[in-house]
Amino acid sequence: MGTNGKQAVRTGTPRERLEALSPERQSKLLDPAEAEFVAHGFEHASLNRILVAAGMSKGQGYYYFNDKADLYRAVIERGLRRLTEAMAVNRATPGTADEFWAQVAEVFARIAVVLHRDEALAMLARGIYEGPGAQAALVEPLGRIRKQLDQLILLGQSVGAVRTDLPQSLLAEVLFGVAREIDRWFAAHWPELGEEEALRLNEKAIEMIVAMASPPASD
Amino acid sequence: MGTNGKQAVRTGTPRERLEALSPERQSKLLDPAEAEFVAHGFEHASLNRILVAAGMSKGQGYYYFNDKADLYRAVIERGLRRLTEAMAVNRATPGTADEFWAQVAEVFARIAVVLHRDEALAMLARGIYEGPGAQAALVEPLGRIRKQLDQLILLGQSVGAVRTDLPQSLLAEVLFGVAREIDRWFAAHWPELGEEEALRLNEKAIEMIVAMASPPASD
DNA sequence: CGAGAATTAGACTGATGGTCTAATTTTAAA
DNA sequence: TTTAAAATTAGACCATCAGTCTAATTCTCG
Repeated sequence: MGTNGKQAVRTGTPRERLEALSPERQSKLLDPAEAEFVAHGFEHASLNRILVAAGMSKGQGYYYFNDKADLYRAVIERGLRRLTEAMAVNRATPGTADEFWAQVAEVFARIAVVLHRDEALAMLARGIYEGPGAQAALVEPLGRIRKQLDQLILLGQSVGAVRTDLPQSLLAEVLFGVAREIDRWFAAHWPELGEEEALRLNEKAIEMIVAMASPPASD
Repeated sequence: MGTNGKQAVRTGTPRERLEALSPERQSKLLDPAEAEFVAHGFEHASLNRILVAAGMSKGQGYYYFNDKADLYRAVIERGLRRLTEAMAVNRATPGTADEFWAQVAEVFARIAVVLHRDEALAMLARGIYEGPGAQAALVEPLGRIRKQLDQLILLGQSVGAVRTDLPQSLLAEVLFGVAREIDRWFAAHWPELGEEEALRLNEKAIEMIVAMASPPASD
């Protein structure tokens, strides 16, 4: 006990300190971190290696992030910012089911292009399904994506493009899973795919999604 | 150099030694291993804890498996054996698309029942999508499952139930992903689901799969 | 009984992520 | 300019990890 009167008053959280840093100094840490996570995934990335590559000491590192997961989240968030910036477009709200699906297809294609241009971002995006350690770090950023997907589904339902006979969460998760699986397949088979072939298959894949998500014939 | 003349002649591989053990002695190792993997997943499971729980020394353990992944594979294979035993039924080969889909639905339901009765097996099955470490251990057992799925798709195509306008692997992976996502959703929402509701949703879910996998209208 | 093989014990290694204290540098008031 | 407090940094240290290695023990069978 005794007179203290100060109780840790003025320090911020590590993350706040990191975000307060100049962009260059942030990059000094986040660039090597991103490289390491991209190369090894979350679980097998070595924090020690990251710190060495960044030219930082343990104490310095932990002054700017809470733990490995926190650093991972910082990397993911930066990547996500890159993605959303690359995709920022004003879209007219669709009036018909066809318009809706056309927009969805366009968004899909756009994401594919961005991921194709930014290898590291693609790896990060794919690494989204890692172990529970990484998952925990991603609840917040993933939550934002999920919210957008939920809104998209709602929009689709409002123009009669998307079925309404299933719980939102079931539909969303299945659709998300399909999209991810398709992306994964294309990534794996990219080399052996001709330009036209890839385009054709992409259309077919979207057809599948439409078939799944459209209201069932009997209504 | 020098005279050697013996070159490791007679010992078998660790896995052979493990399989040569009596079922009780195998269980003495595999039961705690399964519990640990189920509780923590592959990456975070502690080999040391497993060995302590099994009452084994380091040397003893590594005498019966090559490494952590090898032990994991042994656990998975035992679980897979449990699953296939619980599902062994002679099914008539379907003649029509409807019969085909009815059989698929029946298999789905059966798997769901088995996984529901065997919590540990369910966790193992869900853990199939772990990091690359676990993945590597599972190429062989997963390969077998994939083969069966491929055959199922082929069968469906032969009776006109499944579309043939997509690469086999793309179709298989997307379908596998959907099935897994559906299973995951049901597992997560099981408590709040009434019996009838669950049944109704399950039917709907299979409807989605049928919609996806059926040949597109225009042919 | 005894030799050689099969099996087991557990100390040891080089990593890992994370904690902690002490030193240093920066800031700002006097 | 001096000085005390706060912000920042360095790196030793910890428990734990998967995996290796040698020496001891137990088993088998001639």
